[in-house]
Amino acid sequence: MKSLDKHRKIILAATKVFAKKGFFNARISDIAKEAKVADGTIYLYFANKLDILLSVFAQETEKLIEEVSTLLNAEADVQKKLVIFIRHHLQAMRKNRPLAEVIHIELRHTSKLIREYRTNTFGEYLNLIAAIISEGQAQGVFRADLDVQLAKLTLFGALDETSRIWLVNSADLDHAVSQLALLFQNAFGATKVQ
Amino acid sequence: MKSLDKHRKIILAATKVFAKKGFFNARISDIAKEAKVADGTIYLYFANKLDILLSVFAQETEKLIEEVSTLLNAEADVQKKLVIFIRHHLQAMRKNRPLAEVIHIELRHTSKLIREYRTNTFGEYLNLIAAIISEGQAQGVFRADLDVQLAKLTLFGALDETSRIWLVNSADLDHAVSQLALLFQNAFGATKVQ
DNA sequence: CTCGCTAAAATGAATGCTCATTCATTGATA
DNA sequence: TATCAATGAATGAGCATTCATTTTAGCGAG
Repeated sequence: MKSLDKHRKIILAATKVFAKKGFFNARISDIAKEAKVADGTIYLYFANKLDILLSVFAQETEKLIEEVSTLLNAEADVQKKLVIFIRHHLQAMRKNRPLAEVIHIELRHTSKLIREYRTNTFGEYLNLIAAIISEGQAQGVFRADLDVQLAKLTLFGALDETSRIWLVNSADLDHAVSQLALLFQNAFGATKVQ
Repeated sequence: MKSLDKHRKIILAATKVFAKKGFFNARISDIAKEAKVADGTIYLYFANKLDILLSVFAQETEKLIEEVSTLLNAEADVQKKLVIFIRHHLQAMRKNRPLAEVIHIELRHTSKLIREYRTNTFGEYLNLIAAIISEGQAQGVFRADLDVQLAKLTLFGALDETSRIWLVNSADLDHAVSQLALLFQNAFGATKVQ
């Protein structure tokens, strides 16, 4: 039987290889080698090269959503939720550099394709941010005149750029979290944080 | 004589083609066709495909730097400088969508290469932001406890993500500028903006 | 002004290499 | 023994780059 295990092994290998070489420079044979299977075997589990990339995303993004949702649901304070999201994203990108590279690079490159192919799991992830902001507004903790969609993009962009630079130049996570938290609590907040 | 004009024509064509298809999916023959020259002609002006991409960047980034520097130098108020940078970046990305796509997509893909190849013109562009923040701190307008490097990335990330989404879904520029200005004035500012 | 000559620029078909994908064969399992 | 997974060599399409040939431009002599 086609094993789930092998499916996962290929995804894991692909994540590594895509991160290292980028989608277009990655060879199927590289992935096969990394996964310790034959080239042809990959085509028993995936339709083609792009399908592998999309599977890597879908799976990893779902994991991100699950993890951070759990953390967010366990917290009532909306300011703290903001910090939790920031920390979790940066931490996840740092913990899984290959994934981070794939998100940074390939999310861009293939976002059009992804948009067309499947319902956009990544959009769901971004909407977790929107939910936090809306909740804060409802409670009067965040300013009412924020455009939630723009604010959401702003925060994600900031996190993404910050984590992108880290891939080159590893820095202090806690420092970054507290700086970003400070910035966005003041950016979003109805009152000033010192 | 090899004409400067033709050099520019090829860069212009390449910008369009890269934007539409991405670096790896762009064919030299596509660029040649768009520029109305023969495939071989391109190799009289550029060493290879990557060299074309790098030239596109270098040229366009320099233009960005020049334009915004002029605007910034004409303004004394540091809060207004912040707004000027925000507006100019978004405006530039909107005005020149092909360039914007190239920056969004290819900056990521090839940033490693770029870092190695030439002195990083793009870093210079980012440092314009850093300069604004530092100036604001020196004047007591921005909080002294900001990490300038992180703040710089945060703002650029926000701008980049915002403009990226626009490529798909065109929205109101002034609205975005005022929202981002509000967010970052409060994020950076020593006192709250209402 | 115009012909001949030269050198540089432009051309685009041909080359040759790089892979994604396929599929005939082999191996494993029950 | 039958079925299904796995293999990896072979295929063939795609495309960056080259280069033999053609075109253009500049210039001096008649």
